[in-house]
Amino acid sequence: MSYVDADACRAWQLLVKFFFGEREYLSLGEEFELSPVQCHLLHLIEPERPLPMGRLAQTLACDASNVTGLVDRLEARGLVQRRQSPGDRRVKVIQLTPTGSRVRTQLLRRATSASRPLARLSAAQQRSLVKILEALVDEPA
Amino acid sequence: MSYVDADACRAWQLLVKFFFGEREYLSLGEEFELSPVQCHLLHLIEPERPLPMGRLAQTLACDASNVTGLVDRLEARGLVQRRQSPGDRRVKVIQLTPTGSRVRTQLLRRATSASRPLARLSAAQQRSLVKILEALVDEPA
DNA sequence: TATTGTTATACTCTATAACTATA
DNA sequence: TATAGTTATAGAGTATAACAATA
Repeated sequence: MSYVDADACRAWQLLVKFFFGEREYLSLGEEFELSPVQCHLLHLIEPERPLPMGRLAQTLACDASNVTGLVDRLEARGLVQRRQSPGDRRVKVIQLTPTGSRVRTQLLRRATSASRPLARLSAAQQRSLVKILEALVDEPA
Repeated sequence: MSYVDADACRAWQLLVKFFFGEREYLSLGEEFELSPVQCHLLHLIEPERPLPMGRLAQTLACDASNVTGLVDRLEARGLVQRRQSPGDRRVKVIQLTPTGSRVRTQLLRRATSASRPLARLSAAQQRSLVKILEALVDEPA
């Protein structure tokens, strides 16, 4: 590890710690009995904006067969629905059910609620963090 | 989502995206055929500083039985070793093998190497990010 | 009795390969 | 032929409960 990487290295370890340690991320969906990936999938589907399964596989960076199982379980619980895409009958789009939409809102609220670290950051720190993360994930506001 | 949470919410979604999307985190251990959790476990054990299994379970925020399996697989690959703790014979401490230590160094280097987003941040941004993350994970420098 | 780690079991997550239906 | 999604299969990650060894 050369000296120039010191901050990047430390940032990396802190990011990993944030996600894996302290149950910060892992416990998020606990009260809804949702796994981390299930939470992420729900986050990806905005209400009124269904997504094709292939797109989900791409964003989740996993195999398509995997998405089948994920959607199976979420659908069985009434949180999402498969629908035929009108344009291409091979494609299935996934949309939130009303229940799924409600759960998604609660999840987002919980992720950033007062008892959680993100909410304990100052407003300036939050803005600063957003800015840096946008550069990080290459997604300009 | 009330207006006061907007930045925290956005930060949260960006953090999730950073980890789950773009294969940023998931692909880290790929060339070593290590899963994300295996990478994390290796990061936790510093060379010359073995850790008790119970401590690993605590930090990984998972059940002890899970650590047994994780260590089994890493040990089978010659990356870590179980050792009896001298003080308490119920306790087993996990230490890196020389190979494990080498792999750990390479992992950390890869996580922050030039081709990766963290290294593309400016020095000021990196320092700022570290500071915020320290507040986030409640770990003062 | 309480604690550390293991074993048995079950379910989810994940990938690869073979398959179906559509394009 | 190529693509979207499913099914079959196998291995890894996860938790709960029962257990052995030690404290």
